[in-house]
Amino acid sequence: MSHTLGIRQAQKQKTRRALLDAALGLLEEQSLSSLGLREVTRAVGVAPTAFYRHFRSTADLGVALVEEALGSLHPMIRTTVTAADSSDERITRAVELIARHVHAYPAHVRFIARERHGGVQPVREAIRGQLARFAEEVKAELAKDAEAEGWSDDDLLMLSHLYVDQMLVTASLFLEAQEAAAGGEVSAEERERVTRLATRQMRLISIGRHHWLDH
Amino acid sequence: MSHTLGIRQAQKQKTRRALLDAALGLLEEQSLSSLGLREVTRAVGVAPTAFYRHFRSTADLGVALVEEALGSLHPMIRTTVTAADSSDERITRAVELIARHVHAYPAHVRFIARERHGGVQPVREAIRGQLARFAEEVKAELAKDAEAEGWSDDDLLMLSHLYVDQMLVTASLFLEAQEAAAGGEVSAEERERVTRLATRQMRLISIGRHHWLDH
DNA sequence: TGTACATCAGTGAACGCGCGTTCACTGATGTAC
DNA sequence: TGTACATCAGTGAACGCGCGTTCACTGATGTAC
Repeated sequence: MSHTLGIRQAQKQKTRRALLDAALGLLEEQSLSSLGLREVTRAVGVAPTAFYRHFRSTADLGVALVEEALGSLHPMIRTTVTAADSSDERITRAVELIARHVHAYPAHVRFIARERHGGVQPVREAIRGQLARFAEEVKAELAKDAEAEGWSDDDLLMLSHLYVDQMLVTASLFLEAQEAAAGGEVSAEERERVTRLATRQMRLISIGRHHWLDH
Repeated sequence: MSHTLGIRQAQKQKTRRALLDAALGLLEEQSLSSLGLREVTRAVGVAPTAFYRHFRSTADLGVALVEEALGSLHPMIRTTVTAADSSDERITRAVELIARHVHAYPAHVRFIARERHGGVQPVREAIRGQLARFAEEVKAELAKDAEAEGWSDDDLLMLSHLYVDQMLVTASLFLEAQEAAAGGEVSAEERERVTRLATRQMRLISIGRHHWLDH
């Protein structure tokens, strides 16, 4: 049974949500380091000073966005890597999952890609932390696989990072394809092209994994 | 015999260089989308209006920086991939080359990593264009290799993009290691750790490449 | 070589504007009795 | 249930400041003769 918030708390949460959503929208066309507090409050329709009731600064808001964008992704990552079926099916499913995620949350994906190496240190660090967690989780899943026999912890983590980075590259590709199709729907051919490219890259990495211990 | 510029042209080039260098310095701690024209001219010591004699806007300056940071890299990329010796030696040398490049031009590398997905569209596109050129060049080099026999053009380009993306990931890793060692020298262990990680990732990809046609 | 005019990189004042932050406030919600 | 007081999310005026851009300018450099 979930705790019901009082009216005051509920309203505060609503404003906070509106600030986060407005910021995410504004960040589609600029970086966090140029996002203004007044811009955000104007978009929401509250006084500039109301911002301080929720965040110390736009950097602080950025860190909250990182948690939102990546924090909820852990279960998905976990189940994607796990999957007991064949390697090729697993890859196909993973790529489709990424495509669907980018389609459902383009602003989140863009935000992470943009701020991963962006100009705001606390946000960069929050992203780095979350990605490191992803890599650890992927590693834990890989370790369960029979194929992991004979692999050192170090090598498993190396492979996990490769997979995580590749997921981000793939997400960026899908995002670019979506953006290029400005206004209209993403062309089916373009989407298919990216899917095929990403799938083959993942497959090549998996083949490298299969033969890793041979040399 | 190179054409000698007049005094006026030479002075103009000098100011332009100073603007580019000052901007690159300022961009170590912020994104291009928040870089101010007055900030740059202040750092150089010229009037704000002098900026317009060289660039239309900071975005325009950013595009010039992209050309500087990536334009001169083509010969290096080409020779790195070419190399006739064993695959392992080639990888070792490539990783070392990246490490040296990041050490020599950290600001350039940071700029590219930051603005590749940054908030300034023309700059993003300039970077994308240069990286696409890199991928085409890598593909051309790979095609010369005996191992490329039986590979489709499409698959070669897929692999090239994988290599180019991996180079950027590696460069970012070295940059982070350098930044973490704020002030002092990069610890030899940390540098070695990144080198080993990047080398093994490249090796795994190369192993995947060796066995690509088997499946 | 010398002169008269053209070019143009850099200047400095001025503009209107939006920024982040402060402060005392208001009035609805929450709490104690 | 009703009352009296406390809390606190959001307000609105005010501040000093730096921004990008315009404009007419200056004076060294370049060019034509």
